[in-house]
Amino acid sequence: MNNPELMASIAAAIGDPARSKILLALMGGRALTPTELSLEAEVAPSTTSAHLAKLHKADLVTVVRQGRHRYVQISNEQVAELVERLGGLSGPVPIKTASGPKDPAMRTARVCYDHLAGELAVRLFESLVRQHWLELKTDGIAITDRGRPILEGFGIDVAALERSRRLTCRQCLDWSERRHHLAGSLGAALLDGILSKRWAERDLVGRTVRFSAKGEKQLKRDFRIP
Amino acid sequence: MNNPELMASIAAAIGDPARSKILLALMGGRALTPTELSLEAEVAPSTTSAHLAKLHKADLVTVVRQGRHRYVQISNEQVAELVERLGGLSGPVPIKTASGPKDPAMRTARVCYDHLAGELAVRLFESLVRQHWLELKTDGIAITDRGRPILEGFGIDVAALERSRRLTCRQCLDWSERRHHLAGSLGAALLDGILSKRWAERDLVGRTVRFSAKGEKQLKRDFRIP
DNA sequence: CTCATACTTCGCTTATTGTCGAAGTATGAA
DNA sequence: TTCATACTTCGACAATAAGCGAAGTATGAG
Repeated sequence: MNNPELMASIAAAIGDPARSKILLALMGGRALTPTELSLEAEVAPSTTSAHLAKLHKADLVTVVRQGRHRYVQISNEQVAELVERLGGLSGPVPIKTASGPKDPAMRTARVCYDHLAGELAVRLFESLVRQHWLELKTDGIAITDRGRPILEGFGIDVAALERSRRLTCRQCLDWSERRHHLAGSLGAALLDGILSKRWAERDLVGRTVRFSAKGEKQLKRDFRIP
Repeated sequence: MNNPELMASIAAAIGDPARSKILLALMGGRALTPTELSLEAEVAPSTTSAHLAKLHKADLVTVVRQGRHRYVQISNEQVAELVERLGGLSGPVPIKTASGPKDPAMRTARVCYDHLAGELAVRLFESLVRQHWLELKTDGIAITDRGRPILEGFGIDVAALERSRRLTCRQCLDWSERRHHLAGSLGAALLDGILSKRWAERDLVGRTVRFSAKGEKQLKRDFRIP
Protein backbone atom coordinates (compact mmCIF):
# COMPACT_ATOMS: atom_id res chain seq x y z
CA MET A 1 0.00 0.00 0.00
CA ASN A 2 1.00 3.61 -0.29
CA ASN A 3 3.47 4.97 2.19
CA PRO A 4 2.20 8.34 3.45
CA GLU A 5 5.57 9.34 4.89
CA LEU A 6 7.40 8.78 1.64
CA MET A 7 4.60 10.30 -0.39
CA ALA A 8 4.70 13.37 1.85
CA SER A 9 8.45 13.68 1.52
CA ILE A 10 8.27 13.56 -2.27
CA ALA A 11 5.51 16.13 -2.38
CA ALA A 12 7.31 18.31 0.15
CA ALA A 13 10.45 18.18 -1.97
CA ILE A 14 8.47 19.62 -4.87
CA GLY A 15 6.50 21.99 -2.66
CA ASP A 16 8.64 25.10 -2.81
CA PRO A 17 8.51 27.74 -5.55
CA ALA A 18 12.24 27.63 -6.17
CA ARG A 19 12.35 23.84 -6.40
CA SER A 20 9.31 23.84 -8.65
CA LYS A 21 11.05 26.26 -10.98
CA ILE A 22 14.06 23.96 -11.00
CA LEU A 23 11.97 20.92 -11.88
CA LEU A 24 10.05 22.74 -14.57
CA ALA A 25 13.28 23.98 -16.09
CA LEU A 26 14.56 20.42 -16.17
CA MET A 27 11.39 19.28 -17.92
CA GLY A 28 12.94 20.62 -21.09
CA GLY A 29 14.95 17.46 -21.07
CA ARG A 30 18.33 19.13 -20.89
CA ALA A 31 20.82 18.54 -18.16
CA LEU A 32 21.34 21.92 -16.49
CA THR A 33 24.05 23.14 -14.18
CA PRO A 34 23.40 24.51 -10.67
CA THR A 35 24.38 27.96 -11.91
CA GLU A 36 21.80 27.79 -14.69
CA LEU A 37 19.21 26.47 -12.28
CA SER A 38 20.04 29.26 -9.85
CA LEU A 39 19.06 31.72 -12.57
CA GLU A 40 15.89 29.80 -13.36
CA ALA A 41 14.87 29.63 -9.73
CA GLU A 42 15.90 33.22 -9.02
CA VAL A 43 17.74 32.37 -5.83
CA ALA A 44 21.38 32.53 -4.76
CA PRO A 45 23.68 29.66 -5.77
CA SER A 46 23.99 28.55 -2.15
CA THR A 47 20.23 28.30 -1.90
CA THR A 48 20.13 26.37 -5.15
CA SER A 49 22.68 23.95 -3.77
CA ALA A 50 20.49 23.28 -0.77
CA HIS A 51 17.43 22.83 -2.95
CA LEU A 52 19.23 20.39 -5.22
CA ALA A 53 20.30 18.42 -2.19
CA LYS A 54 16.68 18.07 -1.19
CA LEU A 55 15.55 17.08 -4.67
CA HIS A 56 18.35 14.55 -4.85
CA LYS A 57 17.51 13.09 -1.47
CA ALA A 58 13.93 12.60 -2.65
CA ASP A 59 15.26 10.83 -5.78
CA LEU A 60 13.67 13.41 -8.02
CA VAL A 61 16.91 14.44 -9.73
CA THR A 62 20.24 12.90 -10.56
CA VAL A 63 23.52 14.77 -10.59
CA VAL A 64 26.55 13.91 -12.70
CA ARG A 65 29.92 15.60 -12.22
CA GLN A 66 32.02 16.56 -15.20
CA GLY A 67 35.09 18.47 -14.15
CA ARG A 68 33.98 21.43 -12.14
CA HIS A 69 30.50 21.27 -13.64
CA ARG A 70 27.56 19.41 -12.20
CA TYR A 71 24.80 18.35 -14.55
CA VAL A 72 21.35 17.89 -13.09
CA GLN A 73 18.54 15.93 -14.70
CA ILE A 74 15.18 14.61 -13.75
CA SER A 75 15.66 11.09 -12.40
CA ASN A 76 13.29 9.16 -14.59
CA GLU A 77 10.13 9.47 -16.54
CA GLN A 78 7.88 8.62 -13.63
CA VAL A 79 9.15 11.77 -11.97
CA ALA A 80 8.73 13.67 -15.22
CA GLU A 81 5.17 12.49 -15.52
CA LEU A 82 4.44 13.49 -11.94
CA VAL A 83 5.81 16.97 -12.56
CA GLU A 84 3.77 17.16 -15.76
CA ARG A 85 0.67 16.07 -13.84
CA LEU A 86 1.27 18.63 -11.13
CA GLY A 87 1.80 21.17 -13.84
CA GLY A 88 -1.45 20.17 -15.47
CA LEU A 89 -3.34 20.46 -12.25
CA SER A 90 -2.01 23.92 -11.65
CA GLY A 91 -3.11 24.92 -15.14
CA PRO A 92 -1.38 26.82 -17.90
CA VAL A 93 -0.49 30.43 -17.46
CA PRO A 94 0.89 32.85 -20.03
CA ILE A 95 4.61 32.87 -20.47
CA LYS A 96 6.15 36.20 -19.66
CA THR A 97 8.96 36.31 -22.13
CA ALA A 98 10.69 39.04 -24.07
CA SER A 99 9.84 38.09 -27.62
CA GLY A 100 6.71 37.23 -29.58
CA PRO A 101 3.70 34.97 -29.03
CA LYS A 102 5.56 32.08 -27.44
CA ASP A 103 2.63 30.32 -25.93
CA PRO A 104 1.24 29.34 -29.33
CA ALA A 105 4.65 27.97 -30.24
CA MET A 106 4.68 25.93 -27.03
CA ARG A 107 1.26 24.59 -27.83
CA THR A 108 2.39 23.53 -31.28
CA ALA A 109 5.53 21.66 -30.34
CA ARG A 110 7.66 21.40 -27.27
CA VAL A 111 9.81 18.99 -25.37
CA CYS A 112 8.17 17.07 -22.58
CA TYR A 113 11.07 15.54 -20.67
CA ASP A 114 12.55 13.64 -23.60
CA HIS A 115 9.78 13.41 -26.17
CA LEU A 116 7.71 15.70 -28.33
CA ALA A 117 4.57 17.27 -26.90
CA GLY A 118 2.08 19.73 -28.31
CA GLU A 119 -0.44 19.76 -31.11
CA LEU A 120 1.88 18.25 -33.67
CA ALA A 121 2.84 15.50 -31.27
CA VAL A 122 -0.78 14.68 -30.58
CA ARG A 123 -1.58 14.50 -34.28
CA LEU A 124 1.53 12.42 -34.93
CA PHE A 125 0.43 9.94 -32.32
CA GLU A 126 -3.11 9.83 -33.67
CA SER A 127 -1.79 9.19 -37.14
CA LEU A 128 0.52 6.39 -36.00
CA VAL A 129 -2.52 4.67 -34.52
CA ARG A 130 -4.85 5.45 -37.41
CA GLN A 131 -2.34 3.99 -39.88
CA HIS A 132 -2.12 0.88 -37.69
CA TRP A 133 1.56 1.43 -37.17
CA LEU A 134 0.92 1.46 -33.45
CA GLU A 135 -1.79 -0.53 -31.72
CA LEU A 136 -3.46 0.51 -28.50
CA LYS A 137 -3.89 -2.28 -26.00
CA THR A 138 -4.94 -2.39 -22.40
CA ASP A 139 -1.41 -3.38 -21.40
CA GLY A 140 0.29 -0.73 -23.44
CA ILE A 141 0.94 0.37 -26.97
CA ALA A 142 2.52 -2.04 -29.40
CA ILE A 143 4.46 -1.39 -32.58
CA THR A 144 2.70 -3.40 -35.27
CA ASP A 145 4.29 -5.40 -38.05
CA ARG A 146 3.07 -2.72 -40.43
CA GLY A 147 4.58 0.02 -38.33
CA ARG A 148 8.00 -1.52 -37.88
CA PRO A 149 9.33 -0.79 -41.39
CA ILE A 150 7.91 2.72 -41.29
CA LEU A 151 9.76 3.52 -38.08
CA GLU A 152 12.91 1.82 -39.28
CA GLY A 153 12.67 3.80 -42.48
CA PHE A 154 12.66 6.87 -40.35
CA GLY A 155 15.92 5.69 -38.81
CA ILE A 156 14.76 4.09 -35.58
CA ASP A 157 16.25 0.82 -34.39
CA VAL A 158 12.95 -0.69 -33.28
CA ALA A 159 14.49 -3.97 -32.12
CA ALA A 160 16.87 -2.13 -29.83
CA LEU A 161 14.02 -0.13 -28.30
CA GLU A 162 12.08 -3.29 -27.65
CA ARG A 163 15.10 -5.00 -26.10
CA SER A 164 15.45 -2.16 -23.64
CA ARG A 165 13.93 -2.46 -20.21
CA ARG A 166 12.29 0.88 -20.65
CA LEU A 167 8.69 1.07 -21.94
CA THR A 168 8.79 1.51 -25.67
CA CYS A 169 5.47 3.28 -25.96
CA ARG A 170 3.52 5.15 -23.34
CA GLN A 171 0.75 7.69 -23.52
CA CYS A 172 1.45 11.06 -21.98
CA LEU A 173 -1.38 13.49 -21.35
CA ASP A 174 -0.78 16.67 -23.25
CA TRP A 175 -1.98 19.38 -20.94
CA SER A 176 -2.13 21.94 -23.69
CA GLU A 177 -4.28 19.76 -25.94
CA ARG A 178 -5.99 17.59 -23.33
CA ARG A 179 -5.27 14.60 -25.51
CA HIS A 180 -2.33 12.25 -25.52
CA HIS A 181 0.99 12.25 -27.24
CA LEU A 182 3.55 9.49 -27.37
CA ALA A 183 6.13 9.10 -24.61
CA GLY A 184 8.45 6.20 -23.86
CA SER A 185 11.59 5.26 -25.71
CA LEU A 186 9.84 5.43 -29.07
CA GLY A 187 8.62 8.92 -28.30
CA ALA A 188 12.14 9.92 -27.41
CA ALA A 189 13.55 8.30 -30.54
CA LEU A 190 11.04 10.13 -32.73
CA LEU A 191 12.07 13.46 -31.25
CA ASP A 192 15.73 12.62 -31.66
CA GLY A 193 15.11 11.75 -35.31
CA ILE A 194 13.15 14.92 -35.95
CA LEU A 195 15.95 17.00 -34.47
CA SER A 196 18.75 15.12 -36.20
CA LYS A 197 17.02 15.49 -39.58
CA ARG A 198 16.71 19.18 -38.77
CA TRP A 199 13.01 19.16 -39.45
CA ALA A 200 12.77 21.14 -36.22
CA GLU A 201 15.08 22.88 -33.84
CA ARG A 202 14.94 23.58 -30.19
CA ASP A 203 15.08 27.09 -28.85
CA LEU A 204 18.34 27.76 -27.05
CA VAL A 205 16.43 28.24 -23.83
CA GLY A 206 13.11 26.78 -22.85
CA ARG A 207 11.15 23.88 -24.21
CA THR A 208 9.81 25.11 -27.50
CA VAL A 209 10.52 23.05 -30.60
CA ARG A 210 10.21 24.96 -33.87
CA PHE A 211 9.51 23.13 -37.07
CA SER A 212 10.68 24.65 -40.31
CA ALA A 213 8.02 24.86 -42.99
CA LYS A 214 9.85 22.14 -44.87
CA GLY A 215 10.31 20.02 -41.80
CA GLU A 216 6.66 20.21 -40.83
CA LYS A 217 5.68 19.29 -44.38
CA GLN A 218 8.07 16.34 -44.30
CA LEU A 219 6.72 15.14 -40.96
CA LYS A 220 3.15 15.33 -42.19
CA ARG A 221 4.00 13.51 -45.40
CA ASP A 222 6.05 10.72 -43.87
CA PHE A 223 3.59 10.06 -41.07
CA ARG A 224 0.33 10.71 -42.96
CA ILE A 225 -0.70 13.56 -40.71
CA PRO A 226 -3.65 15.49 -42.18
CA MET B 1 2.61 27.10 -19.29
CA ASN B 2 2.97 25.63 -15.85
CA ASN B 3 2.78 27.94 -12.88
CA PRO B 4 5.59 27.06 -10.48
CA GLU B 5 4.05 28.98 -7.57
CA LEU B 6 0.74 27.19 -7.86
CA MET B 7 2.41 23.86 -8.53
CA ALA B 8 4.54 24.36 -5.41
CA SER B 9 1.54 25.23 -3.29
CA ILE B 10 -0.34 22.12 -4.38
CA ALA B 11 2.65 19.91 -3.72
CA ALA B 12 3.31 21.63 -0.38
CA ALA B 13 -0.28 21.04 0.65
CA ILE B 14 0.26 17.33 0.13
CA GLY B 15 3.77 17.37 1.56
CA ASP B 16 3.12 16.57 5.19
CA PRO B 17 2.70 13.07 6.65
CA ALA B 18 -0.57 13.90 8.36
CA ARG B 19 -2.10 15.46 5.26
CA SER B 20 -0.89 12.57 3.14
CA LYS B 21 -2.63 10.17 5.48
CA ILE B 22 -5.78 12.22 5.17
CA LEU B 23 -5.68 12.15 1.39
CA LEU B 24 -4.93 8.44 1.25
CA ALA B 25 -7.81 7.76 3.61
CA LEU B 26 -10.09 9.75 1.32
CA MET B 27 -8.90 7.71 -1.66
CA GLY B 28 -11.26 5.03 -0.48
CA GLY B 29 -13.97 7.16 -2.03
CA ARG B 30 -15.91 7.72 1.15
CA ALA B 31 -16.68 11.11 2.61
CA LEU B 32 -15.05 11.14 6.01
CA THR B 33 -15.53 13.44 8.96
CA PRO B 34 -12.74 15.49 10.58
CA THR B 35 -12.94 13.24 13.61
CA GLU B 36 -12.42 10.14 11.49
CA LEU B 37 -9.61 11.83 9.62
CA SER B 38 -8.03 12.84 12.90
CA LEU B 39 -7.82 9.16 13.76
CA GLU B 40 -6.41 8.26 10.38
CA ALA B 41 -3.80 10.99 10.55
CA GLU B 42 -2.96 10.31 14.19
CA VAL B 43 -3.04 13.96 15.18
CA ALA B 44 -5.27 16.01 17.46
CA PRO B 45 -8.59 17.26 16.08
CA SER B 46 -7.36 20.85 16.17
CA THR B 47 -4.37 19.88 14.07
CA THR B 48 -6.65 18.04 11.66
CA SER B 49 -8.77 21.15 11.34
CA ALA B 50 -5.73 23.16 10.37
CA HIS B 51 -4.64 20.53 7.85
CA LEU B 52 -8.07 20.38 6.27
CA ALA B 53 -8.04 24.13 5.93
CA LYS B 54 -4.80 23.86 3.97
CA LEU B 55 -6.06 21.06 1.75
CA HIS B 56 -9.23 23.00 1.10
CA LYS B 57 -7.32 26.14 0.24
CA ALA B 58 -5.33 24.18 -2.31
CA ASP B 59 -8.59 22.85 -3.79
CA LEU B 60 -7.61 19.30 -3.01
CA VAL B 61 -10.64 18.54 -0.88
CA THR B 62 -14.23 19.70 -0.59
CA VAL B 63 -16.15 19.98 2.66
CA VAL B 64 -19.90 19.66 3.04
CA ARG B 65 -21.69 20.49 6.27
CA GLN B 66 -24.55 18.34 7.47
CA GLY B 67 -25.76 19.44 10.89
CA ARG B 68 -22.80 19.37 13.20
CA HIS B 69 -20.93 17.00 10.93
CA ARG B 70 -18.54 17.98 8.18
CA TYR B 71 -17.97 15.56 5.34
CA VAL B 72 -14.67 15.76 3.50
CA GLN B 73 -14.00 14.35 0.05
CA ILE B 74 -11.34 14.55 -2.57
CA SER B 75 -12.25 17.42 -4.90
CA ASN B 76 -12.18 15.67 -8.22
CA GLU B 77 -10.60 12.81 -10.07
CA GLN B 78 -7.62 14.83 -11.24
CA VAL B 79 -6.67 15.22 -7.61
CA ALA B 80 -7.37 11.55 -7.02
CA GLU B 81 -5.15 10.60 -9.91
CA LEU B 82 -2.37 12.85 -8.64
CA VAL B 83 -2.56 11.26 -5.21
CA GLU B 84 -2.55 7.84 -6.85
CA ARG B 85 0.51 8.82 -8.91
CA LEU B 86 2.32 10.13 -5.86
CA GLY B 87 1.39 6.94 -4.12
CA GLY B 88 2.74 4.92 -7.01
CA LEU B 89 5.99 6.80 -7.00
CA SER B 90 6.45 6.21 -3.32
CA GLY B 91 5.88 2.53 -3.85
CA PRO B 92 3.75 0.00 -1.96
CA VAL B 93 4.64 -0.93 1.55
CA PRO B 94 3.08 -3.64 3.71
CA ILE B 95 -0.05 -2.70 5.56
CA LYS B 96 0.29 -3.01 9.26
CA THR B 97 -3.16 -4.15 10.24
CA ALA B 98 -4.58 -6.34 12.95
CA SER B 99 -6.06 -9.13 10.89
CA GLY B 100 -4.95 -11.41 8.06
CA PRO B 101 -3.08 -11.02 4.77
CA LYS B 102 -4.67 -7.74 3.73
CA ASP B 103 -2.19 -6.78 1.10
CA PRO B 104 -3.17 -9.67 -1.17
CA ALA B 105 -6.81 -8.64 -0.75
CA MET B 106 -5.91 -5.09 -1.68
CA ARG B 107 -4.10 -6.34 -4.77
CA THR B 108 -7.14 -8.33 -5.82
CA ALA B 109 -9.78 -5.64 -5.53
CA ARG B 110 -9.95 -2.26 -3.95
CA VAL B 111 -11.51 1.14 -4.39
CA CYS B 112 -9.46 3.73 -6.19
CA TYR B 113 -11.28 6.98 -5.53
CA ASP B 114 -14.63 5.88 -6.98
CA HIS B 115 -13.85 2.92 -9.19
CA LEU B 116 -12.54 -0.58 -8.87
CA ALA B 117 -8.80 -1.17 -8.88
CA GLY B 118 -6.69 -4.28 -8.46
CA GLU B 119 -6.14 -7.49 -10.37
CA LEU B 120 -9.82 -8.13 -10.99
CA ALA B 121 -10.30 -4.59 -12.21
CA VAL B 122 -7.40 -4.92 -14.61
CA ARG B 123 -8.74 -8.19 -16.00
CA LEU B 124 -12.22 -6.73 -16.25
CA PHE B 125 -10.90 -3.84 -18.29
CA GLU B 126 -8.87 -6.13 -20.51
CA SER B 127 -11.91 -8.26 -21.14
CA LEU B 128 -14.11 -5.28 -21.99
CA VAL B 129 -11.58 -4.35 -24.65
CA ARG B 130 -10.96 -7.88 -25.87
CA GLN B 131 -14.70 -8.42 -26.34
CA HIS B 132 -14.83 -5.14 -28.30
CA TRP B 133 -17.26 -3.69 -25.82
CA LEU B 134 -14.82 -0.84 -25.30
CA GLU B 135 -12.52 0.56 -27.93
CA LEU B 136 -9.18 2.18 -27.22
CA LYS B 137 -8.55 5.35 -29.16
CA THR B 138 -5.90 7.99 -28.97
CA ASP B 139 -8.47 10.48 -27.75
CA GLY B 140 -9.94 8.20 -25.16
CA ILE B 141 -11.89 5.02 -24.71
CA ALA B 142 -15.22 4.63 -26.42
CA ILE B 143 -18.15 2.39 -25.61
CA THR B 144 -18.87 0.42 -28.77
CA ASP B 145 -22.26 -0.44 -30.22
CA ARG B 146 -21.56 -4.02 -29.20
CA GLY B 147 -20.73 -2.98 -25.69
CA ARG B 148 -23.68 -0.74 -25.07
CA PRO B 149 -26.30 -3.50 -24.57
CA ILE B 150 -23.90 -5.46 -22.40
CA LEU B 151 -23.42 -2.53 -20.06
CA GLU B 152 -27.10 -1.67 -20.09
CA GLY B 153 -27.86 -5.29 -19.32
CA PHE B 154 -25.65 -4.90 -16.29
CA GLY B 155 -27.84 -1.98 -15.21
CA ILE B 156 -25.83 1.00 -16.43
CA ASP B 157 -27.55 3.96 -18.09
CA VAL B 158 -24.92 4.42 -20.79
CA ALA B 159 -26.67 7.38 -22.42
CA ALA B 160 -26.71 9.27 -19.14
CA LEU B 161 -23.01 8.66 -18.63
CA GLU B 162 -22.24 9.93 -22.10
CA ARG B 163 -24.41 13.00 -21.61
CA SER B 164 -22.44 13.89 -18.51
CA ARG B 165 -19.56 16.34 -18.78
CA ARG B 166 -17.33 13.92 -16.96
CA LEU B 167 -15.17 11.55 -18.97
CA THR B 168 -17.00 8.29 -19.41
CA CYS B 169 -13.91 6.12 -19.72
CA ARG B 170 -10.38 6.79 -18.61
CA GLN B 171 -7.42 4.57 -18.00
CA CYS B 172 -5.99 4.59 -14.51
CA LEU B 173 -2.61 3.05 -13.82
CA ASP B 174 -2.93 0.26 -11.32
CA TRP B 175 0.17 0.55 -9.21
CA SER B 176 -0.25 -2.91 -7.79
CA GLU B 177 -0.49 -4.54 -11.20
CA ARG B 178 1.40 -2.02 -13.30
CA ARG B 179 -1.31 -2.23 -15.89
CA HIS B 180 -4.44 -0.18 -16.30
CA HIS B 181 -7.90 -0.44 -14.94
CA LEU B 182 -10.95 1.56 -15.93
CA ALA B 183 -11.69 4.88 -14.29
CA GLY B 184 -14.16 7.59 -15.29
CA SER B 185 -17.90 7.55 -14.85
CA LEU B 186 -18.20 4.08 -16.41
CA GLY B 187 -15.59 2.78 -13.98
CA ALA B 188 -17.55 4.26 -11.12
CA ALA B 189 -20.84 2.87 -12.43
CA LEU B 190 -19.35 -0.62 -12.72
CA LEU B 191 -18.21 -0.51 -9.12
CA ASP B 192 -21.60 0.78 -8.00
CA GLY B 193 -23.27 -2.06 -9.87
CA ILE B 194 -20.97 -4.68 -8.40
CA LEU B 195 -21.67 -3.42 -4.90
CA SER B 196 -25.41 -3.05 -5.38
CA LYS B 197 -25.63 -6.61 -6.74
CA ARG B 198 -23.70 -7.68 -3.69
CA TRP B 199 -21.17 -9.50 -5.78
CA ALA B 200 -18.64 -7.79 -3.54
CA GLU B 201 -18.62 -5.79 -0.37
CA ARG B 202 -16.37 -3.11 0.98
CA ASP B 203 -14.56 -3.49 4.24
CA LEU B 204 -15.97 -1.20 6.88
CA VAL B 205 -12.63 0.58 7.03
CA GLY B 206 -10.07 0.91 4.31
CA ARG B 207 -10.25 0.39 0.60
CA THR B 208 -10.45 -3.35 0.18
CA VAL B 209 -13.33 -4.74 -1.85
CA ARG B 210 -14.09 -8.41 -1.18
CA PHE B 211 -15.82 -10.50 -3.77
CA SER B 212 -17.86 -13.45 -2.64
CA ALA B 213 -17.06 -16.67 -4.45
CA LYS B 214 -20.41 -16.42 -6.18
CA GLY B 215 -19.94 -12.76 -7.01
CA GLU B 216 -16.54 -13.30 -8.53
CA LYS B 217 -17.93 -16.17 -10.59
CA GLN B 218 -20.78 -13.96 -11.77
CA LEU B 219 -18.42 -11.14 -12.70
CA LYS B 220 -16.20 -13.48 -14.66
CA ARG B 221 -19.15 -15.05 -16.44
CA ASP B 222 -20.95 -11.83 -17.35
CA PHE B 223 -17.82 -10.06 -18.53
CA ARG B 224 -16.00 -13.03 -20.09
CA ILE B 225 -13.04 -12.80 -17.78
CA PRO B 226 -10.81 -15.87 -18.07
C1' DC C 1 52.07 28.30 -10.58
C1' DT C 2 48.41 31.71 -10.35
C1' DC C 3 44.00 33.17 -11.03
C1' DA C 4 39.23 32.43 -12.37
C1' DT C 5 35.22 29.70 -12.21
C1' DA C 6 31.85 26.30 -10.42
C1' DC C 7 29.88 24.83 -6.63
C1' DT C 8 29.36 23.56 -1.63
C1' DT C 9 29.44 24.34 3.26
C1' DC C 10 28.92 27.21 7.25
C1' DG C 11 26.78 30.37 10.24
C1' DC C 12 23.25 33.41 10.90
C1' DT C 13 18.62 35.55 10.49
C1' DT C 14 13.93 35.46 9.62
C1' DA C 15 9.80 33.29 8.59
C1' DT C 16 6.89 29.45 8.50
C1' DT C 17 4.86 25.31 10.04
C1' DG C 18 3.01 21.55 13.00
C1' DT C 19 1.71 20.32 17.29
C1' DC C 20 -1.25 20.59 21.49
C1' DG C 21 -4.67 21.90 25.22
C1' DA C 22 -8.08 25.04 26.37
C1' DA C 23 -11.79 27.75 25.14
C1' DG C 24 -15.46 28.85 22.03
C1' DT C 25 -19.29 27.98 18.64
C1' DA C 26 -22.88 25.31 16.47
C1' DT C 27 -25.80 21.36 16.34
C1' DG C 28 -28.53 17.64 18.17
C1' DA C 29 -30.23 14.37 21.83
C1' DA C 30 -32.59 13.85 26.00
C1' DT D 1 -33.64 23.93 28.69
C1' DT D 2 -29.61 21.32 29.62
C1' DC D 3 -25.99 18.49 28.36
C1' DA D 4 -23.23 16.05 24.97
C1' DT D 5 -20.94 15.98 20.66
C1' DA D 6 -18.54 17.81 16.52
C1' DC D 7 -15.56 20.92 15.15
C1' DT D 8 -12.98 25.40 15.01
C1' DT D 9 -10.20 29.08 16.84
C1' DC D 10 -6.75 30.83 19.89
C1' DG D 11 -2.40 31.14 22.08
C1' DA D 12 1.83 29.07 23.03
C1' DC D 13 5.83 26.30 22.10
C1' DA D 14 9.13 23.88 19.43
C1' DA D 15 10.93 22.52 15.21
C1' DT D 16 11.86 23.22 10.52
C1' DA D 17 12.86 25.65 6.41
C1' DA D 18 14.43 29.29 3.06
C1' DG D 19 17.17 32.85 2.34
C1' DC D 20 21.90 35.10 2.03
C1' DG D 21 26.98 36.38 2.26
C1' DA D 22 31.35 34.75 3.30
C1' DA D 23 34.57 31.22 3.28
C1' DG D 24 36.16 26.85 1.55
C1' DT D 25 37.07 23.14 -1.96
C1' DA D 26 37.77 21.34 -6.54
C1' DT D 27 38.62 22.03 -11.34
C1' DG D 28 40.34 24.30 -15.40
C1' DA D 29 42.42 28.20 -18.17
C1' DG D 30 46.30 30.92 -18.99
